[in-house]
Amino acid sequence: MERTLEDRLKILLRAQGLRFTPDRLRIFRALADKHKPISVPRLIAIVEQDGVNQATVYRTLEQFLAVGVVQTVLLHDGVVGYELVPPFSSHHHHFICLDCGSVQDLAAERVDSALDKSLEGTGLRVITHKVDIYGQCEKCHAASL
Amino acid sequence: MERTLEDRLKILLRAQGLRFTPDRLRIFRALADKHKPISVPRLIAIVEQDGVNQATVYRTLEQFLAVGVVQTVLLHDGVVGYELVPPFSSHHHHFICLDCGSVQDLAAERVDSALDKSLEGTGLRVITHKVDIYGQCEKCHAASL
DNA sequence: TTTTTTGCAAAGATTTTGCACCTTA
DNA sequence: TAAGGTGCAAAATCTTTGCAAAAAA
Repeated sequence: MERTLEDRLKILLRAQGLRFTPDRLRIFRALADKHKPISVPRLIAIVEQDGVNQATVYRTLEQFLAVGVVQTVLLHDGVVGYELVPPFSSHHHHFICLDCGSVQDLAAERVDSALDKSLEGTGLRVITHKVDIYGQCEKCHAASL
Repeated sequence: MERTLEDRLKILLRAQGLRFTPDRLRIFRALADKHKPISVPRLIAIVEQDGVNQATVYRTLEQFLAVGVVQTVLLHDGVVGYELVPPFSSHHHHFICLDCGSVQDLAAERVDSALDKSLEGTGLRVITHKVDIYGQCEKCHAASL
């Protein structure tokens, strides 16, 4: 029998003394369906349709952040987005197109080991990292020729 | 005779059809003095003492972003900060302490070449990147023992 | 002088809060 | 039942905007 991501969420929340509620599940699902980082106002717009209150979204994101269900990322310049983190989503990095602002995921293996090694001997204890790479996506590159 | 950073700013702004004004210089200096990313409200609090208006700060940051004087970064989770970019500051990455939220600069050489290489053959045109590394700073590590 | 920038003050958007009521475990 | 969660509506913050006056080139 397999354990779903929603089971994991339930276990994780309870382990932290938090409750597994319908609203939290709705917010979790909205994030999972997206497969991309999403700003708070957009997330609110989505889950409001399921009857979730604004304030609940803010409070839930704060909790999800605290227990490591989500992380914040910078979308195109200046906007904060939220997205699920492992084990609720794959470990990845972002490629942000400077022309159109689109964000795409990059598989993380390519860069991770190099990064880890580069910090040996600094005295810092590395727990995780985010890598954002900026440039031109294929579509915008083609359009600019 | 040397060219100061403020000269460079003047040249860059004019090259873009923008003017080099006292307010812009004040905002630039506040960023340069900081040596760290800073949130907009904090920046406003600083330059307001020099008589710079709120709206001017927002408008100036937008311009600085557009012409490549500053970039946005994510401070401790969920807050957007602004900081100068090369050639107005050195190219670097951030180490963010998960315990105390402090942000420190990391010299970039260690990670850059590895990153660049890792994206060969993806079809993406890489222009720049941001790397944020999270963990425990030395002080917090010592305190947690 | 022409064009851009700024101040001001209002509008708009986002985020936080207190408290009574409801739900989970 | 006890601890935590939610809705509501107001307050606090943060950000954007229009327009007339001021400053830069």
